[in-house]
Amino acid sequence: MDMAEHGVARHTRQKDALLQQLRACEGFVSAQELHRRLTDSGASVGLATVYRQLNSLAESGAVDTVRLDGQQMFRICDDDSHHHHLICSGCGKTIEIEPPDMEWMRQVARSHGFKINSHTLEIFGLCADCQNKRATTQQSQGHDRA
Amino acid sequence: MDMAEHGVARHTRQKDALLQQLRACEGFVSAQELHRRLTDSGASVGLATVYRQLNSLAESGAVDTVRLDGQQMFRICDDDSHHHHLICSGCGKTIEIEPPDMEWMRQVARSHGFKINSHTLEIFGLCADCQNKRATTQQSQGHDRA
DNA sequence: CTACATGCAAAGGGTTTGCACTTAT
DNA sequence: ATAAGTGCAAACCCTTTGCATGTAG
Repeated sequence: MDMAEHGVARHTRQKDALLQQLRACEGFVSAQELHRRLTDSGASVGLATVYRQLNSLAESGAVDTVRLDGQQMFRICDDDSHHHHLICSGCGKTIEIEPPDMEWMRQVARSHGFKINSHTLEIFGLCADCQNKRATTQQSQGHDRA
Repeated sequence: MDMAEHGVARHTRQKDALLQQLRACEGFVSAQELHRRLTDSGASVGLATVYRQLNSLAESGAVDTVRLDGQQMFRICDDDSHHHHLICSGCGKTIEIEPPDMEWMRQVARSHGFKINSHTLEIFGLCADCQNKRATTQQSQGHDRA
């Protein structure tokens, strides 16, 4: 990571534009997509800057990240975000879900001597809309078992 | 995907070597790593073939795949595999874990009109060994919340 | 002024693909 | 013989980085 490894964060036009655009996003966006939207909306920001900014935000915990398909997806991290999602492989729609109990997770980890750092729980599938549109489509990553 | 999109699968030296090497792996391996091991063990197989073979296996459900760091990891898919893992960020060690109950997952999906296609549950952290070796290290992907 | 932030373009790493060549069947 | 599978290298995509140039403080 670059960009003020230690110093104080600065206030820049690009950062504002990026955050604004990010907040306007419904679910997760890729860096590329965000850059495209920024460009389209007139506020030109370099691709490298988008990446640096997003990485910085992710590191500080200001955005959530999920790896989907082959790219990193980012999203503004609400405080009530639980990092668990229902993700539509068709349209990319994501729905926040709350698992009933994650206590067993800590127990399992402890029983194996692990110190939990982070966890992900992602459920991929097709939302109601996409089930109708594409009844006969399959994607590579992961096979049925759910 | 290439490689016999419709026809019957053929039996080749490369495929054998690859499967054998794959079975010899403890946990998940990347395509690159697997290719390296194949090369080292004398059975030279092209990198492209490794990728094609692995993708084919993944699609047919013969191997499990997980995306870790920035690359796809593959592992022979035992029938009793549950697709849930405890993964050490330090040494890459993975431990299969079994969650208590996944019924709620189906219910949540159904309540949102989703048709589940696949799901992942990965817990990242440091195993006992790595906790000792590297007491002061942090990694980017995802921030604490567990 | 000075350090942080940006932009550009080049480099990097993983993965896929086009195409000619092998080889199992 | 014929189509599946392979190898190589080039192409691709996403992401990171080096470096000169802006710019917030």
